Amino acid sequence: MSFVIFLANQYPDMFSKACEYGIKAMIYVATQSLKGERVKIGDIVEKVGSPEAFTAKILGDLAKNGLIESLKGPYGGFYIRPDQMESTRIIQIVSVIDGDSIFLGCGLGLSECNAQKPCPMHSKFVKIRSELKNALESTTLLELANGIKSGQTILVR
Amino acid sequence: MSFVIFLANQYPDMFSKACEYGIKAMIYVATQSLKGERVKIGDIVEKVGSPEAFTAKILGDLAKNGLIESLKGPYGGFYIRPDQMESTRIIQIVSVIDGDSIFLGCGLGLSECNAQKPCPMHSKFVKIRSELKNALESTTLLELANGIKSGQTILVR
DNA sequence: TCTATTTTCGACAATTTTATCGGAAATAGA
DNA sequence: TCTATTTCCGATAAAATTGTCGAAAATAGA
Ligand code: FES
Ligand code: FES
Repeated sequence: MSFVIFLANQYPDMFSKACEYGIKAMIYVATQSLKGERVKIGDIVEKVGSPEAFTAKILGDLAKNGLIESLKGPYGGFYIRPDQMESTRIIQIVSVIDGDSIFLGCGLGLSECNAQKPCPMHSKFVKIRSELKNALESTTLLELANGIKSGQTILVR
Repeated sequence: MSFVIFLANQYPDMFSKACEYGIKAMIYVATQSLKGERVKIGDIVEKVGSPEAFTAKILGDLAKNGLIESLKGPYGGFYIRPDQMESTRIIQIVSVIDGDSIFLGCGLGLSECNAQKPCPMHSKFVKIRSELKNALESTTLLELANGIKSGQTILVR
């Protein structure tokens, strides 16, 4: 008889929570911006299922990096311009929040990923990592927002 | 003029540190086990570049799950049997330490990855995730140990 | 049996990530 | 100018991961 003892870590996901929240918030704001509407943080977190103050911070960071507009005061909120929506790629959101070690760094944590002196997993990782990078680079915010608008995809479960 | 503000998280790698250390330690122990030698934790962490007590804990967990043998006392240490070395796949190490959310979970953190009601990134992720799973499933510890033995790959930089 | 060695294990500490709070700053409208 | 609204931002707290310490348990050999 044998069974597995479980003691797995809790947050070893593809992206950090901050990054998941950031991507989903951006997508929701994009859908509303397509209708010309600014959205308040309270509305965003309701649709995305994320903590309010934390999400506000993340959107603030994305605003500093020019990926989203914000306006204070009544009738204020977050907004993504049409040109921003078309030009921003998901990889930009990920880079701001999580950095680029997931596409550039060594999968086994060597200080540098180097094909001349590779880690044992290098040849297995290189292709997957570049496909991930390519996927994030090639998909625009507009594309994902359209998926939500048409009801093909969802932001919360 | 425009520049990027950096505030990226610090540990959003493919695997957790614990998992990186675990994989590298297993590979090193495997190379020595090929020579019929048991290795002490002090030797392991020297070759892997990981913190001693932390690495010992991780190896203890892997031992509980039957992926490695340990023996206390003089001439004791860690050892991987030939049958273990051939049968254990990297995915088993990852599953014990990090769980399986990286190959099974939704990339945007929805409570479940569901093709009927997918998140906006689902179609982009499904292929990459399954390739990662496949890569980790198909590579054996023995294969990676041989890479180290022949000097083609390294464990520390 | 005694000693030296080495893993095991619980407690604890440090660091990072996640999350909350409260008030300042900005804005729109009255 | 005053008020209400909303983002911004620093301080702080909570939780998770990473890392350390010390002593118990097991083992080999004298
Ligand atoms: S050296 Fe490790 S992934 Fe390239
Ligand atoms: S539902 Fe998000 S990856 Fe499948």
